[in-house]
Amino acid sequence: MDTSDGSPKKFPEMPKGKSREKSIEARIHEQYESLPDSERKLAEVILDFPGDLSAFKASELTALAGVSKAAATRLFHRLGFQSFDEARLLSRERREWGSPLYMESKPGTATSSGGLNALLKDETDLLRTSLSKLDANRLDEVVGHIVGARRVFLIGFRNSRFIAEYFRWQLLQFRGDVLLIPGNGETIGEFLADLTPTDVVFVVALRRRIKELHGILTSVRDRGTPIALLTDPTARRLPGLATWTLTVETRGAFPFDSCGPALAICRHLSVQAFHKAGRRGRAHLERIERQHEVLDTFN
Amino acid sequence: MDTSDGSPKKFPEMPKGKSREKSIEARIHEQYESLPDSERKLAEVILDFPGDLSAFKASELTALAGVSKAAATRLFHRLGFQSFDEARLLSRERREWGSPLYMESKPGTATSSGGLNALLKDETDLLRTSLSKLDANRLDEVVGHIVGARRVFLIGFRNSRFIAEYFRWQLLQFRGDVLLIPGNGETIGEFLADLTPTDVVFVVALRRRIKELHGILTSVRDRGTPIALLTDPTARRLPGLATWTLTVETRGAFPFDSCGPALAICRHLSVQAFHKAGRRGRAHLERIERQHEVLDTFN
DNA sequence: ATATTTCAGAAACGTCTGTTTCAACAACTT
DNA sequence: AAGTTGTTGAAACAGACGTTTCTGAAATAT
Repeated sequence: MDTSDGSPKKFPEMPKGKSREKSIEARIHEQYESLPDSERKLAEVILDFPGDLSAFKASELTALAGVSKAAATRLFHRLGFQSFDEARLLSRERREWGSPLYMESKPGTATSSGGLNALLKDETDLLRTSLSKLDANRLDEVVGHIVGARRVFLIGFRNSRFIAEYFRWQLLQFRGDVLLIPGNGETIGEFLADLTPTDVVFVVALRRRIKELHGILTSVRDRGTPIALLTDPTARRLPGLATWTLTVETRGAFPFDSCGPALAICRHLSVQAFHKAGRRGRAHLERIERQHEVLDTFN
Repeated sequence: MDTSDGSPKKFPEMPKGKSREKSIEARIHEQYESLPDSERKLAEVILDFPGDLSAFKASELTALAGVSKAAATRLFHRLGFQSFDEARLLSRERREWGSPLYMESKPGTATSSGGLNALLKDETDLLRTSLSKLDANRLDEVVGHIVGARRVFLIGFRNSRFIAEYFRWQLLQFRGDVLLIPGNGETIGEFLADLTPTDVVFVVALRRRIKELHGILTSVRDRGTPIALLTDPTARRLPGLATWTLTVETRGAFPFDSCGPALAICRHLSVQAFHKAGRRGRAHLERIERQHEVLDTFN
């Protein structure tokens, strides 16, 4: 609808197969010795900023280095690029080489080499992109409420249900009043009426959400209870209802989603909350541990 | 509006202390409901990108979303920015926090920066060591039985229970007769008596195993049913009873164990089994997908 | 039906970007 | 000393960028 011919639009270049190119850093190192003064100053600025050339404009770099813009053009020519923009695209491509998106599940290459390496890569990539997007402050607030709330309610359906169960299990290690709702055969309404602002609701809502979720969250919010939402980027209207939203990537290169990142966050929250719970929580844990030792005569 | 407030812009803004600003994603979530069509399309493109907004130009985003450039300007105004560039800078600033600069685990500052980097390292380390120890052939055999068995029984207690649940959920995507035992309030004995060698039993037994497990496995073996055991290195007598043993690491640097590796293996088994199930399994999945599409009118 | 409001995209617009040109300059070479 | 080579930033330049304006279309109200 924007171009006259109506057919495929001009996309910015997407990661193709050309990740074989030498990285910008590598190119700089190769020629570092022979670089003239001003270009070297520029190169150092680039190297000092780990990874992310693509986030800067050439003029920003030159300003940081205190050289003229002409120096930038010359440097990138010398490094083998036809323009600064070409370097920018390469840099971006590099960084998104772990991007879970636009990785169409090519049937042919999916299971190559036993698939275990691919799996490892997939999982770690998802973890990295997920964790790097998280905001530490938001996490801290959630942790605070998990420790301080009178009761912690966990909500999760389908896929997300068992993540909520895992989380509950972890939290129970050091605090009580952690409830997974709805329990078997219970309806959720009964709990909703009972909520107060001193509680906290933790909702796990990964892909394949049920449509009732929207109504549930609205109810919770109306009762004034803070909501922490653990979801993926495909959630659209839910985050607007939550007090804090923690987003993780779940779509990898495989037909089934990965829950690794979501669980990692739950683990992190558990650990942090455990620390923050302090002596009280520790006592709770030790009590349980001692019980276990008595019972676990052998495995 | 007022592009001219008199102050000349000199240096690109460097990360100061103002990480207090709301993130772009958060702003989008807040207003998502009230966004007009074209701006919403744009917002979705932004949300879908794992990478940074700062790596893109506004015109690239609009091209990806298939909207006019004007839509971008309008969107960013609506989100509370004075210009696209302002949003770009905020996004870049954000990125610095989760920077690839490895947070060396100094003993003193264990929880600095939220400890997210430490978590990432821990999880990926566990994954790598776990997966590297696995035997592809053994996995293949397990996959074969999961696909070919008349019924798949999943067993898991405590911690391991929810992993079994996850696995069940995945397997149900492409085959029926996947049973998690014991169900609520059921005793496991009833099922054991029913087992045949054409079934397969998949046991998840991570740390903190209950002592009844040994007896259960013995019974299963005596009935001639093949057993796949997913456990950790601390299991002592259990592997001797299993037909195949898959071992994963769970102990990391944190007080709570990680289930990431165990889940990764379950995912892998699911994917492989799905492939091996071939047309039959795919038809099953598509049938389910279609049902979902009917039900998921919105999320 | 008409009026009102909201929205989208095309086009005009000024600004800033990155490139190129050019003259000044320094460091060697002969 | 004059010539050669290489480097530098200012200035000129074309082009792309993001913003604004405007007109028509669509949705909603009256």
